[in-house]
Amino acid sequence: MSTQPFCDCDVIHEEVVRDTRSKMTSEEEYARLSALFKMFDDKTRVMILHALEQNEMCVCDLAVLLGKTKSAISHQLKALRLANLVRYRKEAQVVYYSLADDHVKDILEIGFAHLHE
Amino acid sequence: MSTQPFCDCDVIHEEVVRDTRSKMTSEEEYARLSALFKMFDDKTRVMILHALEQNEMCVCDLAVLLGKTKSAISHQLKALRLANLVRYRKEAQVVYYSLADDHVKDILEIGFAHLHE
DNA sequence: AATTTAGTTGAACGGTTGTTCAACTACGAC
DNA sequence: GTCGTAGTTGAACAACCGTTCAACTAAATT
Repeated sequence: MSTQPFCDCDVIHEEVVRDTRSKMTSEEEYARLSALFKMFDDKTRVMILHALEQNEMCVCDLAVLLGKTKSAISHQLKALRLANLVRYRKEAQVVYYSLADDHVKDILEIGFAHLHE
Repeated sequence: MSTQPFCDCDVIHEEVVRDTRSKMTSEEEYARLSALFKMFDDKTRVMILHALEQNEMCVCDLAVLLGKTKSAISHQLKALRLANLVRYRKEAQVVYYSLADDHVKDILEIGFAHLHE
């Protein structure tokens, strides 16, 4: 939390602010959390993830499915790899991608649930 | 899904692509999904949401808590309002914000769970 | 009525980001 | 070895985004 906050206003409810602060975690944790959700904030990435939830696929498959170039897909897959959201296995010259774990599925599901409420 | 996709490569596994396509939804739905997660992709917004999960607060409270200006907080709250993630009630000149529903809580929780796995 | 405080708003700035392009590696086939 | 295909990569460009700043509204206080 901010220890030396510049602010252009008075604290209105000090008690509430203190209580809230005590229940929150570190800035670093929120940074990691937002970095995680950043992987879901782009239509292409969400579609890649939802596609990989259905089937393991190679870069070409995803490119055809989404109507994008291999390069565009590859760049996005790299981001997803660095975030540990997807795995890959290489077979000859073909690279097969799949979801790293069930968390991705859970996050997408809860997102869909919110849209359909 | 893309009906006339330009792509610089052949389909490697047509069967898999067809099956995947049949299990996916519309581009518009993925756009709405990514728009939802976009509200969680910024550290400031995530902190605002997690703070409001603890207590209802006014703009000033949030500004002091996060060490940001009222303006910065207000801009973010507007985005969260438009996404229907927060409610507000006005009491005299003070505007109190709170979470719109439990989905926000669920999304944050599943995100934290992923970080702590 | 004038002042102060809470909050909003639009423009502008700088930084980030998704896609494209071209060049590259790796592997298989001929 | 040469060629074709799958995939990666870095630079460059345009579009997007978060914060700041200044001006504004609304309500309470004096």
